[in-house]
Amino acid sequence: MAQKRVAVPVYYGIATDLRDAIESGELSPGELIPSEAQLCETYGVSRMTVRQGLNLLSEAGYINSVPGRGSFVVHPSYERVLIEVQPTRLPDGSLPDCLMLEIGFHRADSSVAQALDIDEGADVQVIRRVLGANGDPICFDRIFVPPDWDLNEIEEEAAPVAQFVSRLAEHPFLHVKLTIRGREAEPEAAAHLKLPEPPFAIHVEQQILSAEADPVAWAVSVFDPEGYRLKGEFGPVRRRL
Amino acid sequence: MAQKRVAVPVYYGIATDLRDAIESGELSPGELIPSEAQLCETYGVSRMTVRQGLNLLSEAGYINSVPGRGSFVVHPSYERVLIEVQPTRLPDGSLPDCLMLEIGFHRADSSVAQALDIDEGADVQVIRRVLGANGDPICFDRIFVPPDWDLNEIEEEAAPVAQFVSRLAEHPFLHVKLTIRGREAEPEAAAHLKLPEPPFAIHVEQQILSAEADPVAWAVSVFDPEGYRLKGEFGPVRRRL
DNA sequence: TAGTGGTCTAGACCACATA
DNA sequence: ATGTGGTCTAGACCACTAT
Repeated sequence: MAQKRVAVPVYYGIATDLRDAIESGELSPGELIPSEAQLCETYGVSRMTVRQGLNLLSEAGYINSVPGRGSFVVHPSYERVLIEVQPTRLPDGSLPDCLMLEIGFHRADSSVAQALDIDEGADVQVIRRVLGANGDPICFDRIFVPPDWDLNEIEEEAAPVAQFVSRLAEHPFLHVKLTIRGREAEPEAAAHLKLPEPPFAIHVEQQILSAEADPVAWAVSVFDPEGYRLKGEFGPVRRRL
Repeated sequence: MAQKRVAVPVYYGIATDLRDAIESGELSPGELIPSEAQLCETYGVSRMTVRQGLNLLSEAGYINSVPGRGSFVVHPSYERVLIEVQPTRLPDGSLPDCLMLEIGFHRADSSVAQALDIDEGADVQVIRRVLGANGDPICFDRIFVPPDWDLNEIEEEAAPVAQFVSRLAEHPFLHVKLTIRGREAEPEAAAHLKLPEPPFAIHVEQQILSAEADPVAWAVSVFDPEGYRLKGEFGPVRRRL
């Protein structure tokens, strides 16, 4: 009735009003927010409009709706964090530079064989590269992919590992399991990154899986801990379909 | 019309059908998916039902809708990752154990003063603790909070830093900026974690901000890189309201 | 001008929870 | 029995894009 087009949608206003009430402490975690019927009356809108607003709140992790009971303010979860694994843009807006060391065939050692679920000694293709910012090397990584992939069509050499693999894969929608470790870098990595002694570095290991959960690629990225920091913000769990 | 209640909702079926078409390569990134009107006809449902399905796909990061043009399959982004900063549950289901070393007042040194935007030498409260798994210490951290907070009402001693602070804060909906670094641990941390020489460790620094973006707490967690690994999965960017 | 997605209405039936 | 959220209908007007 009183909705202004061009301005913010009504449902968005409902969501932000409730968000503000939650963040200000007017509504505390565990409490019920007003029912959908009440909100319809308060705002003078239909139920679908109210539900659209509540959907935003729910997506953003503020409320949890329970059939037959109502919508509760959620205790915020701070267990999971969204981080950037690798900058596609440097702080000044430029792209990281990439030095391609090798694109070729190797035989899988035991760790690669295990990660890719193949036999030890089987053929794999390896991409080795050094990524840097303004001439300073900050990341050395090796990406292992199946021997039958065509690596001539690489477009973005400096792309993050999973993005890189995703572009090469036949079906680009992949799933990634990632581990971040701190440990001593092997001599090759230490040399490329010019690490001081002892050459300690952050290691990001990525196992990349197809939609059918078969491993399709494996990568280890070694970061110079002085030149690069993983930064993140808190976010909710991905809504998996 | 032909919808079966009790079974999966129609809109969910629409979403998963399209998801499968996208993941199988039937629909490629950059392509348009069928229009809402077409999907209404295909599935014999109303437009709101179709839109509910498309909303799921959009939330999950598969499509991007553009007014006046249509809904496009998105190039999957692999720049950001969802990780667990600290396990609330250990692999065997048990809770981490917590050794409280200190809850008391200190004077802010320069790094704390900067992080909390207060004067150097001002009073801060400090919580120092060691978290462990099955008796093995894996994390040593220090949490700096304002001097006027009441720390007698701590419930979950072993909670992740931000969760810990969130419970203490007047308004529990906080924003967190986080940095992960690899560097040498200071002697105290090295001793608590029984790190070998050189005592290298993963450092997680968390600056916790109020809804008004004022810093309210600051924490540094030192992880034993052998005893703990940050693990993550890829997810979409948080929908911020 | 025709088609698209964005917003919104005013209903409806259902399963579920509470009292 | 009442109230809640979950699902769904059959329309509507709008702004935007492409032709």
